[in-house]
Amino acid sequence: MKITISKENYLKTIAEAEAEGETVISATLARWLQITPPAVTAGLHRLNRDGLIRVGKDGRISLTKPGSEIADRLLLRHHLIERMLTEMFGMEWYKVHDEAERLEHAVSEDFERRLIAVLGTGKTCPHGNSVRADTQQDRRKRGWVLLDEVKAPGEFQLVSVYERDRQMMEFLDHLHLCPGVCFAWVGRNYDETITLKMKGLTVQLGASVAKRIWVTKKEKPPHKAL
Amino acid sequence: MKITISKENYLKTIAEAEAEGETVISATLARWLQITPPAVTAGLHRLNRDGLIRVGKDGRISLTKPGSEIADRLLLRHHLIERMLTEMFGMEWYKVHDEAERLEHAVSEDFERRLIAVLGTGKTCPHGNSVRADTQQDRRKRGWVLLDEVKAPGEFQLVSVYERDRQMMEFLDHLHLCPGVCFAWVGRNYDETITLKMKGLTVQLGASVAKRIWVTKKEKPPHKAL
DNA sequence: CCTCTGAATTAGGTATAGTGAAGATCATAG
DNA sequence: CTATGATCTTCACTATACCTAATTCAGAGG
Repeated sequence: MKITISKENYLKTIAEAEAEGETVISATLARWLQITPPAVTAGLHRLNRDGLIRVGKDGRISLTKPGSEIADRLLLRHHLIERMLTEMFGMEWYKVHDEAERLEHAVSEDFERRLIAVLGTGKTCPHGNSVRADTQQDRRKRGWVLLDEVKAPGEFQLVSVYERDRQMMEFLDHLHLCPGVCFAWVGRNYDETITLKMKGLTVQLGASVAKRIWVTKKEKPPHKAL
Repeated sequence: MKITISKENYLKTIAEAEAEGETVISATLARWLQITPPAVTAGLHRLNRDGLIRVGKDGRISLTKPGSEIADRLLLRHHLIERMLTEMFGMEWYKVHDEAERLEHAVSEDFERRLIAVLGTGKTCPHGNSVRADTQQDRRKRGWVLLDEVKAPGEFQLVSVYERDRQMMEFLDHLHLCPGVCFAWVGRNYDETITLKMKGLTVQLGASVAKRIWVTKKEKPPHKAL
């Protein structure tokens, strides 16, 4: 049995799609991995043969113990590499995902240990996610909501962004909407956009993007800070 | 035309073997890359088709401009990754080569620039080599000699070790013979070994290893330092 | 009941990247 | 002048990992 970069990507994507609340079937993987359905069928055969996944009678795909160990390791390394790139090299937050996507496959156990020793495992990655890929539930338990779900005006902080869409992240960065930033939710407009007010500028944000941004309510607007 | 990790490894190995003073023919690459001759034949065909190498009538292989650009880029990234691993993460000098060997293929232009910004390009890698893969000539010009060539007793400093043999490096490390260390060359023995004296211990070193170690003569033994 | 859709597979094809076995070429040592 | 060894290639094969085109299959709607 030989593990390859391709197989690693299947396993990681299964874990990620599951955490994101998607039904993990062949078609889901084809979409996430940007390959055709026949390629997925063949790929899943190889993974199944190697005992890394299970395929239910209904077509649902799940990871076996060895499979999810590999996936977890990759998610951890991805997280650590992203943090290394921002915290130690000052790379822009919207660039690190793509870079980590390649580097994660080349990180040894040894390097992983040293990354943890230097960076720790406490902080979140530059997109606001913690070490373990958070499920939707995990986030809700923390009191986070999708920006798209906000109903009443108030002060909010942007806590996490869907990190698999480079173009969206660059778009947000241009609007100064990066993880950590605070803003006021003003209202929802007729064209499905949302109006946000940040210091110095007002932004109309489309619904497709608002569905991919997690925010948390700020109890007190920090107006006393002076 | 698509560049792959395998192709990158061919190109880098051609550049390295050339710098090491080897005649770069198909058999050399089979030995360096640890693959069979037929695999090399096929690989060279692909590289030739892509305009990355030239094959002379005598079988000598050389890099074209695009080919050597890729090779140089890999050598630079290899060097930078090695230095990152030792200087920023404290990884042992004999481990970093293998790690860099995988990571170098996943480093982007952007990350490369940031590595240079943080580490600079002045220092040598943990095995004592500079950014550009030094040729034997480059080293001799600097006044370096192979430990195996030393004829007269004196104080020497270990300046560079052949970095593609992990086992040898670990062996040397056990003897406290790591790059930078100073020692006295005592003499050459009947069994082709060389006797070295370092503070606290005397070592008999075999010829095969001595041929892979570069040293430089210390003009004055540093006995005044106190 | 039949059709349309989405999901999955089969069939057939490509490129990469390796293997082992066997043969061709060629210089040189005996 | 032959024999040997090194070098290189061709051939046949394997596995991974993708593709397109066509087919199967199940469930939902008319």
